[in-house]
Amino acid sequence: MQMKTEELTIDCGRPEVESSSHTDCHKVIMPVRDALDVISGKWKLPIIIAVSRGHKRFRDIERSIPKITSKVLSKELKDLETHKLVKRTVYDTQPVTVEYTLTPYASTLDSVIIALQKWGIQHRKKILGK
Amino acid sequence: MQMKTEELTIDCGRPEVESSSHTDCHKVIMPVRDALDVISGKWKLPIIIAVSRGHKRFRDIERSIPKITSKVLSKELKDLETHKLVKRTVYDTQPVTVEYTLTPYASTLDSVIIALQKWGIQHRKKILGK
DNA sequence: GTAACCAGTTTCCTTAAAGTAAGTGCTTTA
DNA sequence: TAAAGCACTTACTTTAAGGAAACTGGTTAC
Repeated sequence: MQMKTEELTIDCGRPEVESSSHTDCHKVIMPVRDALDVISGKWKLPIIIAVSRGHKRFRDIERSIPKITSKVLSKELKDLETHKLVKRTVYDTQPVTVEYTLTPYASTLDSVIIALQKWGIQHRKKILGK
Repeated sequence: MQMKTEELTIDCGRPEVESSSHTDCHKVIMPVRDALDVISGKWKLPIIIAVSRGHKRFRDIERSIPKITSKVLSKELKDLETHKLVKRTVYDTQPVTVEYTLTPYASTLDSVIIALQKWGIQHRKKILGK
């Protein structure tokens, strides 16, 4: 997460026309950007989904996501770990075995993923015309 | 929307462990990425929120979003227009008056924005500890 | 003993997103 | 008539994300 999110704040002064029921811009946009920092990007959701399907090992995950490279996977897994969405477990075998699993916390993302999925489905229909 | 979304497909073969109730990867990830193509990025949501607050004119929107530049605003508004989220109306005054408003379709994004907002709020607490 | 697997890292390169700054053609205000 | 506002556009630069390929240091299988 980039901690410079504050500078993203929106003024929203003078909502001259129908200032009605809109909550304060900051309150909406700051968390939304925090969330997008975590899940936007090309690989984060694919990885979460792959891991949720039972792909636990590095090479296993890599193979399950076409076109991803080790470099990117490595970096994204670290990101997801710092966001507490993925857990990395090292087993003291010879050689070491590393396993990635989703944390219980990752399931809090379900509603976000479902909302995005639903919207994406109807949006594709809308833009492509049926 | 980038139409190369197909190449993003996930293999997800052999869900050897607990292949249980996970829906097909394609079905989840494709729409999610379609949605993210539209709403991710630094400025799309801030703009949507500013316009929803009643900022209709170009300079008005620009002033309500700190640090945005005319160039970026111009480009993003075009994007939002092609996605049918924003309507651009030109009034035949002297000089021309241009107004941007959200389309009714934009309100279909509400559930996405709310899900992101909620998740972002609790995530910030979680990561920053309290 | 060499090929292949594992879990990555390192280096170099391309592309895309975004920022900086200035300019355009028009009109209203002082 | 000079300054400022409107709705932008253009040209140039910086930054970040992502891709390609090779390489490390270990282990097991042939």
